[in-house]
Amino acid sequence: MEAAASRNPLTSSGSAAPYGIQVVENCVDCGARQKTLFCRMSAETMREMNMIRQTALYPQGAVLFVEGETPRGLFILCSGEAKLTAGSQQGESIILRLAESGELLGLSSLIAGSPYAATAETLTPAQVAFIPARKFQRFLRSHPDVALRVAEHLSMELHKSWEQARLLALAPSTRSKLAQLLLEWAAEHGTVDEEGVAVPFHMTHEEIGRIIGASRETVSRLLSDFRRRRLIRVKGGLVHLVPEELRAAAL
Amino acid sequence: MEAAASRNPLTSSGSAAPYGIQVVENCVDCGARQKTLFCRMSAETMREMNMIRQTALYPQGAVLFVEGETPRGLFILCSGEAKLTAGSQQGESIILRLAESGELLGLSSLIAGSPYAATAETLTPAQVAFIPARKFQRFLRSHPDVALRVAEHLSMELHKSWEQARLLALAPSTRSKLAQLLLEWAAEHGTVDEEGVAVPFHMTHEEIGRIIGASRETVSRLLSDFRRRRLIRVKGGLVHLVPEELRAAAL
DNA sequence: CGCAATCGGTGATCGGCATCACAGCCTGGC
DNA sequence: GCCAGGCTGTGATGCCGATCACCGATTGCG
Repeated sequence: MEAAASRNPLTSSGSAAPYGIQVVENCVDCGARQKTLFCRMSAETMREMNMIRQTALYPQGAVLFVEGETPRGLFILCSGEAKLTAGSQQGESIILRLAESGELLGLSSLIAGSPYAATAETLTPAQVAFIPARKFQRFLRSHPDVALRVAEHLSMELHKSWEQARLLALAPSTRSKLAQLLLEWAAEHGTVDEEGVAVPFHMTHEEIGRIIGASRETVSRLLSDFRRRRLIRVKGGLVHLVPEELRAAAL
Repeated sequence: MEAAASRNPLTSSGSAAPYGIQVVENCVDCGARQKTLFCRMSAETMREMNMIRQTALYPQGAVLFVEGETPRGLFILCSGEAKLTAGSQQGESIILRLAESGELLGLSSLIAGSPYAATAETLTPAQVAFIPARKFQRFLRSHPDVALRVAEHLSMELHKSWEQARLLALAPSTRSKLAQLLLEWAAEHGTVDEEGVAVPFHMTHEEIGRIIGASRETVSRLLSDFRRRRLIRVKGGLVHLVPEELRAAAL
């Protein structure tokens, strides 16, 4: 996966899209604009930002930046998903946050002027816009409204971080943490169907373990148990569940 | 401790200071100005802020705001310490962050326009400046440079939050978490003396447990153990330790 | 002063979860 | 088609830390 970072990613030059993702040519008519704080700006400001950004496509598993690096710039996840991880010297790591399309990566390090505090890696093929540090800082200084958007985005990140801490520290058991994680995903990405809520599910048990602070085996066992107790049903890349049932059963 | 919140706190009107704390009359010559991001602003901006803030003194254990409330305004901890806690329905709670003089409380909720995500309570008698939400928002809009300071402060908070998550999730044992917490305090607040580093130490074992996610008994036992093994020495409100020794002994 | 409340220390017990170990599975690549 | 490598399921074992149960020490307050 380190190899992917050094590989020069293809630019979105309008030709055939590799990795089978949808290419967004222009920030102004980006579908993620509505959802993300950063993109709710005046058309004028958007156009200017369009000038200083450059877009690239990355495969799954590409490393955008590594913990400890001095910030090179701001990454905007136009499409796809990514994870932010922090590691210990012993080689273990935790997943601090999952980021979705429209989110900004590396923002806080750039603002604080400190090294990246986490490593960013794509979980799916992804289109990523990049703004070099210098240009971003100039952009920021000349557009006061952007600074406010930045503050809003940071607030959102902070809240998510606290939610995460709450999940980890306050849950009475690993079983409960896993259930809450599933419920959270269901609330955010689930689609309602005839048998409850369907949630896309493409992470490995190992990765889930590193989100909730549990071992791979424990995640396996708990999911088996949930399945046995009919709290969840797994089909293809989807998990089906009934939120109330799961919540009730898993404290 | 709820009583303290409703009790009308004395204003810093220049008379005798209650609770034995030092009163800072004016933000412009506040000692904390240098240390805190928020206060590094032009004299002009500072004066304006001085106009819209109001200062109050609180005793130890006073609750500034409660998780779930809609934000009333921004709190600035001029002197003293405070803790931010998040609770579960079952009545348990964790300490998300310790705040010191110069820090801002409630900032992210105010920016995001969402309810306070945590409860703020003073750990010592404290002087606290308050800026009502409305006035703060107006102030923010009319002073673009302040928005940047706000973003910087939020970045700092985010980094601390991640550090905390790292501490909680990556440490191999509770022993290690406690050791790291002590080392962190030593690095931030310690003063070097003949027998190593002296760290002020006024939290109860219960509270320490709620920072590192451990029970009161375990904290007691571990501290006893550290003492037996001569890794720390407790005298009055101080802990003496030699960072290298503790680090080496506690993995 | 004396009582109550909080804090700190320690033993005993017990269960949840990490760890080790290994065996089926799927997927992609040659 | 077949092998390799990553993912998943599950058993056995053992340990760390939560919990319960006390008691002594300290603090604060009437």
